[in-house]
Amino acid sequence: MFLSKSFGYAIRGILYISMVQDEGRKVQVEEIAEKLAVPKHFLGKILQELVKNGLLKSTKGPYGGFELTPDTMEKSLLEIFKTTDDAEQLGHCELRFNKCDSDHPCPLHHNVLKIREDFVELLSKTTVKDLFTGETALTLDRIATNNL
Amino acid sequence: MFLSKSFGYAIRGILYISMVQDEGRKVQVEEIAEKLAVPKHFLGKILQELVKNGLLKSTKGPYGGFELTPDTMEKSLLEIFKTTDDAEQLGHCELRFNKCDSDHPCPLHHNVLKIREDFVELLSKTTVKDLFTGETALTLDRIATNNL
DNA sequence: GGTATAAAAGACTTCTGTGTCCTTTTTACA
DNA sequence: TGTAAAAAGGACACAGAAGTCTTTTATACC
Repeated sequence: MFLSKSFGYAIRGILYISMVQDEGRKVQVEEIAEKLAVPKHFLGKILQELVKNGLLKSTKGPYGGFELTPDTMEKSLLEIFKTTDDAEQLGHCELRFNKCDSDHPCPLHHNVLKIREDFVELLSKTTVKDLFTGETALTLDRIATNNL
Repeated sequence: MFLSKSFGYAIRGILYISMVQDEGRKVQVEEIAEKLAVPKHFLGKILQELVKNGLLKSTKGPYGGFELTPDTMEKSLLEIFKTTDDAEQLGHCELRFNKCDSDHPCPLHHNVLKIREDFVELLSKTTVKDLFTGETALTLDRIATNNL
């Protein structure tokens, strides 16, 4: 509806890495994909994009793999969204009018804008760390078995 | 983002028909597509679906075309949404967890639910007629030239 | 340096929403 | 009854997201 499949995979990938890399070990796509029951190569490309955008760190070769950067936990979901989804679309009129802005609003413009703002605010104010706190906090088991 | 291209075409098609059928004349896809600057055959299929779902009436043959039903103006955008989009998706977890409901919510579950409810409420409470009232009311010129 | 390991990169396929084209059906009217 | 006009229906093409496969690049260790 709002978010791409890639976004979900990205989030879950980051979450998995953060939960198993405690003893400093790096994690391979192979393992992540298997545990999350997600297509390996597709996930690989997504993680690759996250690395390009500074949300993860990767190392090639033996003992290589993916790991969090020092500030991955502080990143907002909006930053992840920007690497996996086309943020441009947030500006397009839902009724597909060419010109639709605050000066020439379509009948749904103001209402849609409000909902979008709520959505963007949710993504902005939620950090990766936040996903581990509160009553809906995640556990490794729930992420890995994809049985949340 | 939230709505398909088909939805926008459907809305605009209905709006165009409602604005030019005053003298009881029926309107042809040909004309609608041309005025809205949208693909003719594609629009045809969308209008066809609207007819199937009772949101429009159509007549074949000479002097045929599309026209509103007695209650088209009272229909909600949600009903149009249901013919053009996959309403099922409104139930899917944005983080793509298999099991995500009020008993086993993902960290975004409650927030996403709220936004979706707002969205569905907007579609539910807005009727076709509503698009013609208020300060953002549409005019034929703005719809037809797609220059809103 | 050679080899094994892992990410990166690129080509290709599949699926779905969008869009095009051609044929069939229905209907008004001469 | 024939013809033209219109929607309905079906087959196909295109584009972007999703997914698969193979090759290249980087690196640790012998």
